[in-house]
Amino acid sequence: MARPREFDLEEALDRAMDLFWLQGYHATTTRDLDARLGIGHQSLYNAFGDKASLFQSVLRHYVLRVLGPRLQTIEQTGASKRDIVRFLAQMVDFFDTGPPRKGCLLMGIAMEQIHEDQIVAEIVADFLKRVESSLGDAIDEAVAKGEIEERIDKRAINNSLLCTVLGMAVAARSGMERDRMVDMASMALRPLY
Amino acid sequence: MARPREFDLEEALDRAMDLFWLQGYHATTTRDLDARLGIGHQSLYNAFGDKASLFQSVLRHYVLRVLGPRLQTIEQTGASKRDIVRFLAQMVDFFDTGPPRKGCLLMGIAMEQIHEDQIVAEIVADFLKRVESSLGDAIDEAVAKGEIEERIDKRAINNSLLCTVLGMAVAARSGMERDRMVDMASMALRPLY
DNA sequence: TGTATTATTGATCGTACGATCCGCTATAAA
DNA sequence: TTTATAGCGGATCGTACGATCAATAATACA
Repeated sequence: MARPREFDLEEALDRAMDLFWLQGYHATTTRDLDARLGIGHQSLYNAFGDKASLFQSVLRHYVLRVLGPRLQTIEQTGASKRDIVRFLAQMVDFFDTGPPRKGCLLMGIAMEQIHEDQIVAEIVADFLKRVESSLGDAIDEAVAKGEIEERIDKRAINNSLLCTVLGMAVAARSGMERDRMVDMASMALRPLY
Repeated sequence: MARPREFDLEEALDRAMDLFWLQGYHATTTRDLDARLGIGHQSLYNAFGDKASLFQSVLRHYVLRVLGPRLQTIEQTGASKRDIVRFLAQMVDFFDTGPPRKGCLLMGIAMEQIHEDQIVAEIVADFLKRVESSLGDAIDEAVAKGEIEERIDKRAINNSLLCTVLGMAVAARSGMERDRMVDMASMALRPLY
């Protein structure tokens, strides 16, 4: 029993995400956001609360709509060695964009806010746990299937793969060429063979 | 033939570095800097120019005083396999601080400014080239000494080691435990054995 | 149709930002 | 000493920031 919103929330989050992703949190003003979202200033506050809340919503949107689908490869039941390989390849594709190379919103932009906003810190930590958990399951499955030798250090491989994805994210934003990211991924995968 | 500065430039850069490193560029105000440096507002502008110039000076100071000494291990003439191993161990020690875990100023904070400030982008790119070059020399030397088999993919190992350092920097800022960073380092070193 | 509720629009708030001005001080060279 | 030069301290500049207000418009339900 009220006037309906005239813009789409998801699309607005998409656009806000693009801007934060490129410029960072503090460098993006609420009026930058108005312009990019094509809405009035008050509409932004009606829909998302204050700037910090909007950023948190953007991060959750990013995890749900951007990173989530990329994790599907290793999160599907029964995922194992082949899927870990595909996952890293997809990450390379994901980072090999632009210019501008934006890297990862969580690892490159949210990271700066991590000591300023507890909720941001939790979103980042939760996501890292999620990747670690999925990789762990896939590694276990690969061992169970006999695709990887049983005596490998599963924990170390897990941390190494995670480190590689994080490193690629940073490298990507700094403009690193695709073939060097491919090197990073393939070296990280060697312990699986 | 003028009044001498009453504070030490190096110490001032140290303190500005700490603040930018913890909070990020935009979140750190020029008055935050006044207070932290214990100097007047005008003195800050006299000594460092505007905020962007100060940040650039801080980044160069960081490379010179913080990262430079850590690179010595792999930059000394004749550095080879043993020094690469030591280098990664030192990086783990470097990141295993705090709390708060600040990660790497270049990879965690400057990275956000990389599309906003060309000079910052150059400082970051130059440093990455420097690490890559030093690692490359050390790998070549290790091969020449027969410490590493000749048929290894030197380029891939180089990129992998660099990726690992970048990944550890991000992981560190997000609060990752030391032993997991040790995993990352040791897995990256395995191709050398 | 009337009423409650929410969105939109445009103006505006108080503040904190980066930066500068200005009167004064301290030094080094002449 | 004098004079040129540069740092210091405090006040202040203009602006852009995040956020809110008030008036109006559009919907759902009674």
